[in-house]
Amino acid sequence: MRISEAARHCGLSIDTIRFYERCGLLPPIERGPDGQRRYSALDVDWLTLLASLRDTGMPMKTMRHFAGLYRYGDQTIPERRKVLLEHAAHLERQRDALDRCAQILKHKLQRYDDITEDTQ
Amino acid sequence: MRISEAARHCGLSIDTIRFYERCGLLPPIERGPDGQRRYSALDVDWLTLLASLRDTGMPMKTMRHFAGLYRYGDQTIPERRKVLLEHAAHLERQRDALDRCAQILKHKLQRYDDITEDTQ
DNA sequence: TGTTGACCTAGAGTTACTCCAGCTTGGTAG
DNA sequence: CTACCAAGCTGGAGTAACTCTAGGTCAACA
Repeated sequence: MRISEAARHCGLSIDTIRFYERCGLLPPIERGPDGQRRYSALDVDWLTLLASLRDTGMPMKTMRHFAGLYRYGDQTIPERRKVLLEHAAHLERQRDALDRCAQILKHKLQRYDDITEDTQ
Repeated sequence: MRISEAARHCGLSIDTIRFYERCGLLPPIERGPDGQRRYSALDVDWLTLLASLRDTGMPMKTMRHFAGLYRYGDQTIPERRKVLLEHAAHLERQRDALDRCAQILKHKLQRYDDITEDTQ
């Protein structure tokens, strides 16, 4: 599959996919006879995982580390597990931030309602 | 209160607070006789709101717009409400992204467990 | 045959901080 | 009184993670 289709599937932009490749976040991507990139289903799975990690705030440095671990096979699974567990903890903190923000918005909106009612 | 205390209260860094001031996200901040910034309780409330909005991904452009609306009094409440409602919708989308990522991590971690058990 | 669309590379631009150099001020220890 | 330290100040450089642009190739279709 070509880059535009891969982008549609994983949710990253075409530019971001090429950028991630330059940064060493992707395995070597095959090229067709025309010199253009061809993405396998596995490549797209990996891109989708990366998209999910970056959407939830994993820094590229961590992603690069995580991507690097794959190159050394199953022996790096404990370390990979550690990275993902830490990110899972990060997800919880983000969820708290979301909840706090939702609370604040609720109060603000309530206050706007009160003010607008007063002036009617 | 001085900038370091304000930073502790709102959760933004000192640099970020000064940066937000330069960008016009803050009302005029009073200065003490020593020329240093003094933050009122209201200032800190506003900083805390900004911190919560940026932690949940509101772009500075939107924050600047939102901050600008305050300068024109209650007549801008409908627009301010619109901004906050849109951000509330954004929070939901973020929550979905968090959930999806948590699911993916769960599967990945499960797979690591399976592989590690196999090799024992 | 020519033009359209998808792809390519290298590099510049943008956003939102973050850090740094070099300065002033206020309080305290000798 | 002086020396020093912490906290603050400004202006500007540096960084992360994209995002966009210019200029070019190639395949396919009118």
